[in-house]
Amino acid sequence: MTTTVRATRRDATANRAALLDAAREALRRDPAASLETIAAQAGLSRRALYGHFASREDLVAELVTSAAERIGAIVSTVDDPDPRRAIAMLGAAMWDEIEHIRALAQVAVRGPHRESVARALAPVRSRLRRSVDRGRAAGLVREDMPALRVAGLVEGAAIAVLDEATSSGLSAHEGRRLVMLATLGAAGLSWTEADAIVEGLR
Amino acid sequence: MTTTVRATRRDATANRAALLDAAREALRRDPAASLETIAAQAGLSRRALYGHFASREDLVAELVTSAAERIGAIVSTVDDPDPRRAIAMLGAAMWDEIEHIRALAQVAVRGPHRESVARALAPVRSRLRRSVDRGRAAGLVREDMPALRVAGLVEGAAIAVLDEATSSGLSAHEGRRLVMLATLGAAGLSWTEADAIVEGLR
DNA sequence: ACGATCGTGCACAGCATTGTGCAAGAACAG
DNA sequence: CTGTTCTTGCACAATGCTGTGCACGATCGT
Repeated sequence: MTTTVRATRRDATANRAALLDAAREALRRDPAASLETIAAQAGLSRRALYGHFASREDLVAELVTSAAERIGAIVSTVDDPDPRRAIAMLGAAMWDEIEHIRALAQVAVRGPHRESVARALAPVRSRLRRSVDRGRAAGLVREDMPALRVAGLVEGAAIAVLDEATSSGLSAHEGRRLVMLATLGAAGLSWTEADAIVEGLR
Repeated sequence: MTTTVRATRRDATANRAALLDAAREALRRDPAASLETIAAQAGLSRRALYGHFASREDLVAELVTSAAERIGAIVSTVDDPDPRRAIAMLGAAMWDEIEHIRALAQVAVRGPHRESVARALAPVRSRLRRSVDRGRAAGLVREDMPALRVAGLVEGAAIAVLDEATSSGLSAHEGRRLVMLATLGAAGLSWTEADAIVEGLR
């Protein structure tokens, strides 16, 4: 007897994607959102969710790993000989992934995902770290604190803008600009210098 | 028959304070920490907690209002004719309340306390807003975005440092300095300018 | 059109948490 | 010391969420 293998149904894959989208949105607002809430927002029943994900853990894990892949991809596209431009571009690239990053940040608050989220952001961190080092060597980035702390401030500034953006609706263009200005400010540039860098990237 | 009213027992008031401290710490790590966890960390049983607070809501509400009072108090002590110095001092004052503010920020993520937290931080916001306005009028603070957005960035920078500080242990002195530098950076000052301001406050 | 795949609605067990009642003992104020 | 206040431990109900089983109907691939 030959077992006939069919392709997955189109609506099924669409529903799976809808569930992931719904989870991203719901978990961004409330990291403890129930599966009922998520499924409803995706237009499905809670029971159907279990047809796609074995457990809540499974769902969240897939969100984290998919975000990790996207973030890893953006990092590889960003580079510039001028470390200041590199920092700004890194911020702008993060802006394009804001939905995913915000979801990550919310999920990270609670228990078992802290590590995987940290791993997901590791490539961004290391590249940022390199840009900061290069910037300091060239006298372009602040030297009044350890380099690692500068990188932390830059990262924090980016997250702060991403937060602001989600609460007070920012246009995509304004958001990009703001992230770049904020990260450069954290790196020690004056606002006029930061503006010049951002303008040069236009 | 005369009802004799006794003073509250010393250990009771101490335990009440211990519960609030424990709640602050526990909720900072996990906004959904159980009362069991909180009570245990305070060295009490969950049942005893209900002797001090009628409900979970009650406990959190008291945390929020007490933090609001402390924060209101610090705001009234901070002022300086130089808006840049005022911003830095505001940041430093927040550093002294870091434990309370961090707890607030965590609690604020979830549902019904968003408003009360916003009210608690309102005085800080308005004073910051004034300093930014004065700074812009004097050409000392960035003018490449609306004043309200500058204030948001400054606030975000402060929170970012407070976050960094709790994760990677910072000394009280380093923390104060870092908050001031980060807020001034968000306000548009270069790192050398920021250092000069902070040095002048020494 | 046929059959496999998918979604639905319900029922059910398990688990964690909140909030309350009560009896007995420990710690304290006066 | 005495009596009040506080804490403990247990039992209990109520609630909400997770995860699973099953029958039926809808939808899709071929």
